[in-house]
Amino acid sequence: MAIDKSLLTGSTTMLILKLLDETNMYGYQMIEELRKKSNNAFELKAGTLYPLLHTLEQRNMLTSYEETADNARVRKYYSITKNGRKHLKEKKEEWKAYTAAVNDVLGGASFATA
Amino acid sequence: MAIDKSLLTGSTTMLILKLLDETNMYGYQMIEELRKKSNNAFELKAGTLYPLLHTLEQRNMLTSYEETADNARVRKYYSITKNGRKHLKEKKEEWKAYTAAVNDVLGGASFATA
DNA sequence: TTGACATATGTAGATTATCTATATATTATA
DNA sequence: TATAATATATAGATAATCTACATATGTCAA
Repeated sequence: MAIDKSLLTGSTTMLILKLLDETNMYGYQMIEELRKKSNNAFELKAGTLYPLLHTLEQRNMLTSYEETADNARVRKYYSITKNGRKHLKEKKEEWKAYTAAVNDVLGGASFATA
Repeated sequence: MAIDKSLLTGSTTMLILKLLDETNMYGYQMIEELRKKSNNAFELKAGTLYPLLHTLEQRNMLTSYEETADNARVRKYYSITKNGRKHLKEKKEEWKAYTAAVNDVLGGASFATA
């Protein structure tokens, strides 16, 4: 058994960590970025994201700091930690293994490349 | 919004339908086949599979019949219906769209082909 | 022959990820 | 000045999977 079952649902964590691996972001921005980068396929809900960010911070994968934007609005930025990068790397490998396994069942290489 | 959220967890249904699209099978056999075809990546639990088969039968995606094996053991075989094949086709398209979207976020073509 | 393990199906309850709904507050726009 | 967009947050509902348990037969080794 190699694949974490939570990958079945838990790809959101990986995607968030990937965004933060590129640059620091605040929550609302992540929702927008995820939507753009996936060509509108992902519309992550605020009610999903914010609790997840809190959990990831508690697990030492992220740190946060507040910053005031030009318009005086306060935003809470998140930054990925070394631990978070390690986790991201693991999750990416699991994702590859998982999709490969599904594609094997769906008809091997012929499906993946069809 | 194009992708069914249940795909995040719900790829099991698609895999079961795919197996039955090739040949009729009984539950225990599906667990074995799924494990073999995925190179041991998937170890579907009986407690997950049997209730799922019952649900799919209720939703008219499968039909079942009992058959006695050589060793006198009774097995419950499942057969995919026309409706089930239609559902499988839809799920496969969703799966492709979903993995493409994740791979886009993970770094586009360079990730998928790496 | 008996005990253990594999085969075979099944249900109940727990866990967990995500969603909807709601709340609050500020900024931009019509 | 009302409405929409921005921005963060929590509570409760939903759904998929898991663990644990139950039952029964077949096979094989000690």
